[in-house]
Amino acid sequence: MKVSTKGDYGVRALVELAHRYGQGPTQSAEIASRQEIPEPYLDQLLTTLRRAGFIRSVRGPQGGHALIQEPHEVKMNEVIVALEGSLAPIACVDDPDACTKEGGCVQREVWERVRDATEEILKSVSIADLAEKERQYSHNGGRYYI
Amino acid sequence: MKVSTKGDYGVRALVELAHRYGQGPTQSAEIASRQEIPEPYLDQLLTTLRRAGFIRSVRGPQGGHALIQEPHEVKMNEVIVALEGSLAPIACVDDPDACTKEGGCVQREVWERVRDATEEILKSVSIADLAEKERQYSHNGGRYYI
DNA sequence: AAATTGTTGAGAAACTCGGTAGACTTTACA
DNA sequence: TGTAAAGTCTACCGAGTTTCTCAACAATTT
Repeated sequence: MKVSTKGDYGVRALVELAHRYGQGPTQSAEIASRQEIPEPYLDQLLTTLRRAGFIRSVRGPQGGHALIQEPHEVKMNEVIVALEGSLAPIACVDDPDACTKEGGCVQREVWERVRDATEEILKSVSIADLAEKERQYSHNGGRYYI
Repeated sequence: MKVSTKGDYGVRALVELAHRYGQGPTQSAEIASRQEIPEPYLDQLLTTLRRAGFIRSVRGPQGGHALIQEPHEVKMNEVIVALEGSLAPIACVDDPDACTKEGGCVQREVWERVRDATEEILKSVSIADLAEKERQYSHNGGRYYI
C-alpha cells in the first residue's frame, strides 16, 4: 500500500511549477534542487508529465518546463495516475479477469471502495492547494515571491 | 498503491478458516488448494498470522491451523497490517522524521486522509463477512457445509 | 505434519550515464 | 551589415546499473 517515489517526486515537481505559473519556464536543475529530487531521474518524470499533457518544455538557453493548465485545474489524482498507473490496490479491481482465484474473489468489492475513497480524496486536492501550503511552510528561507 | 500477495493470500487463508470455525484445525495443504495459494509460501504467512495472534497451530497428524477469535471479531485492516505493515501510503505518515524533503512535505496531510479512509473501510469488513460472501458465490461446486 | 531457516530467481524500483537534438548567443568573415 | 559557423545551454532519449522486495522453493528440525 505504498506510493512510489515517482508519484511523490512528480507531484513535487508540479508544485514547484505551480509556484512559478505565468512566469516562463523553469529549468529541471532548478526544480530538482528546490524539491530535492535526483535530477537525471526527474528528467524521466518530466518526460512522462509532458506526454501526459501536464507541462510543455522548451529547449535551449532560458528553456525549461512550465505548467499548461492553471494550478487549480490540476488535481492530485490525475498526477498520480499518470505516473503510477491505476489507483486500484489490487489488479482485479481494474480487470475482473485478473482475479487469481477462479470463481470470483470476495475481496474485490472492498478494494473497489478503497480505490474510490482514495480517488475522492486526491481529486479534492489541487497542485495549487499544495503550493499554497508550501508557501506557508517556508517562513524560514526559500521565499518564492520576493 | 498496490497490496502485495501477502495481504491477499493472508486474508483468503483466514476466510478459509472462518468457514471451518469451531470444527478443529485445518491443514495448510487444504487451505492452499481451496484458496489457490502456493503451499510453501502460505506456510510463511501462517507463521506470521500465528505470531500476530490470529491463529493457533497444532503439530503432528490431525494437526493444522484454526482461528482463535470469532470470525466476526477479525477485521480486515488488522490482517493487512499484520502482514504488510502499516497502511500508510507514504513513509512520513507514520514517521514525520522520514520526510525526504526537509522543511516538511505538503503532501503528508493528504496521504494521512487516504490512510484513515482506507482504515475505516477495512475496519468495517470482517473475515466472517467475506466468508459469507464466498459461500454465496459457491453455488457450483466447492460447498463448505455438507 | 508443522516449524524453522535459508536460498534463489524474477522482476521492479530507483537511480545513473552517455550521447543526441534543438535553440539561442557570440564570433568571424565576406 | 548580413550571414554563417562555432559554441554553449538545456531538454530529450535510450540503455545500463544497482538495490530491493516479492514470491517461491528446499532442507532440516521437532
